[in-house]
Amino acid sequence: MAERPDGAPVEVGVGFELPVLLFGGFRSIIGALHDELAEHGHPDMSPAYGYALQAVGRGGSTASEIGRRLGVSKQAAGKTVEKLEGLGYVERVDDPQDGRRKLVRLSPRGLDMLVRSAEGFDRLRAEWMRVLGAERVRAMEADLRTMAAADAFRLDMAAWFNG
Amino acid sequence: MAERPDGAPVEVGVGFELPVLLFGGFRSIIGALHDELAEHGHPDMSPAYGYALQAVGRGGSTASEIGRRLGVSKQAAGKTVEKLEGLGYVERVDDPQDGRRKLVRLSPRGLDMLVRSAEGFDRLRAEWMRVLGAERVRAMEADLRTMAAADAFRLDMAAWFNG
DNA sequence: ACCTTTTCGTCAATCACGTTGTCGAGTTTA
DNA sequence: TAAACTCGACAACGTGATTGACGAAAAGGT
Repeated sequence: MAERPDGAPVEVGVGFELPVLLFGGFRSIIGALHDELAEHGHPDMSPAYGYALQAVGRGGSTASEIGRRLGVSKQAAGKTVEKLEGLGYVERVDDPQDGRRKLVRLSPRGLDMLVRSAEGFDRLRAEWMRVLGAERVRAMEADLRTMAAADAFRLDMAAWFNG
Repeated sequence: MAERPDGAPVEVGVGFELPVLLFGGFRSIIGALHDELAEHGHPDMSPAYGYALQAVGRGGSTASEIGRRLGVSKQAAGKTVEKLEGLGYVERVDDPQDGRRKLVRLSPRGLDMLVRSAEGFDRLRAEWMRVLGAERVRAMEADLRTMAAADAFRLDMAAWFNG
């Protein structure tokens, strides 16, 4: 096998598999979660809407702030909030502290979605630990924390992908 | 810590980090690759176009086939091919064997992009191995191969995300 | 050989979702 | 108090997807 000056092995032609596997793992988890959500009262939830609801957060937020988190304009965020409101996941109320703002809050349905998601993620991680062993999963998480750039954890996935 | 009947540990409330980390790793690699590509003659390449070019493949393809691989309609694939043609990454020729088809082939520029991508992925994986150790990277890949559903490796990322 | 079905690529209308620019209302700051 | 900023809305527009329809070419069945 080829080697770099520092002795690290360089396997040629297989590097493309790593990102494919990382995204495959991500997609499997998100896909399984959404299958589960669809079976429990949330059939119209997509990964894109899931990200948006995460951007709203349990404490609520405003359209402008959601736009910043999602990497889109406040106008686009406002339209997304309208959709989520139409689907019953959020509700908007006037901010008594600030006459300009309208607070976007999770509705009971939206909160149910977030709670079910958290439970589902825990369940899926436990399943990975059952199959691979707890240490292997923790090692994977630790290694990814080491290698992933800090700015890779933003919620602006759709905006990022299309460049 | 909580336990499942089979003794596997269940850590509550941290499961959401696993998909975030997986996508973060993916995004870091793809981001670094595109930074590199931008510095070497491919500034207009986005992850979305990269996927499309991967769908074309070294052997060439047709618009309909590309559409199937990307999970979009043949009309949408045709427009994407037009864009890639305008950017100089592919060229279209009539199929002498089949009067209906127009073959989409990589141009020299497109091939250069694919070759640089493969080299870049190898380099990035070698960097991960230098930092984490070769065995840890191989373990991560093996574990992801075990857990990721076979149908998670499709190229229809954008279509999948928006549900 | 012939007719039917399928496939390929394109045209047109439409939709989903983002953008920029503008604006009035409300808040903050100099 | 006046100026500057922020919030959310409206309008116009661009991009990239959709469905539906079409002619041309290939493939299959009788």
